[in-house]
Amino acid sequence: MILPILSALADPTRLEAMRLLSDGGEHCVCELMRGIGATQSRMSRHMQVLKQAGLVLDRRDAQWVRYRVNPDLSPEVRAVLDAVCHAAQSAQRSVA
Amino acid sequence: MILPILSALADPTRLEAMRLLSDGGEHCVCELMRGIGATQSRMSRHMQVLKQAGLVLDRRDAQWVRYRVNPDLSPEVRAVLDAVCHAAQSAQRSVA
DNA sequence: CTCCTTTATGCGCATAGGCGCATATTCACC
DNA sequence: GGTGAATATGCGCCTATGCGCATAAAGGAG
Repeated sequence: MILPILSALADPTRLEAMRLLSDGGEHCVCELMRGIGATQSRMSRHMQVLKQAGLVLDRRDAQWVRYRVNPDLSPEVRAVLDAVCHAAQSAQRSVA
Repeated sequence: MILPILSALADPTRLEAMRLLSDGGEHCVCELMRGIGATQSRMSRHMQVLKQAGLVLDRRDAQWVRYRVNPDLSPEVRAVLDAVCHAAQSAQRSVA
C-alpha cells in the first residue's frame, strides 16, 4: 500500500505540488501550475495521480478545483509524507 | 536530491530489499533473491539501482557481494527510509 | 587449468509513464 | 444563448524502466 504512495511522490512536479500543499491550505490548479511552472494539462494530470494515490482531496469551488492534502492519511503514510517534504525542503535550502 | 531516493524505493523488489537490509546486517544477492523470490539478474540489477541512489553500499567477500544500508545517509534521507520501511511493515502486518 | 558458485551485464522486448496539443467540460457572468 | 476562465481528457509520441535470456566475470576448490 505504501508503493503507490512512493510512485506518486517520485516525480518532480508531483513532489513540488505536495510541498506547496503541505502548508495545510487549499490550492487550485492554476495556482499550482504557476508556482511550479507547469502547463495546465500537465498539472491537472499530475494532480489526478496524487488524488488516485489518496494523497490529496479535491473540491469543486465555482470554476476552480481546490486541492488539499488528505487529512485522513494513515499515521504511517503521514510520517512518510512529512519526512519526504522535509527532505525536499532541506535540499532546496542548501541550494539557495 | 530526494527524488532519486524516492524513485529507487518506488519498486516492490527494491522496497522489499531495503526492508530485508533494514535489520542493519549484511546480505548477499543470493540471500536477497531467495527471500524475495526474484531471479538473479533481476535482483542484481535492482541492487545496482539502490547502490546508484546511495541507499546501500556493497562489499566483495569471496564470491559473494554483501550489501548493507549506507550508514552515512543524511538524517533527512534516513528519516524517509525509516518511515517508508515502517509503513511497508505495517501494511504487511495488516495482511498477515 | 577445470569446474562450480555467485554476481554482473549486453541485448531485445514489452509496458509504463510523462509530455504537448487540441478539444471537451464546467461554471460564472452578461 | 454567448463568452471567457479554469479544469479535465483523448490522442499520439517519445523515453524510461522492468524483465528474461544468455553470457561474461570473479573467486574458491580440486
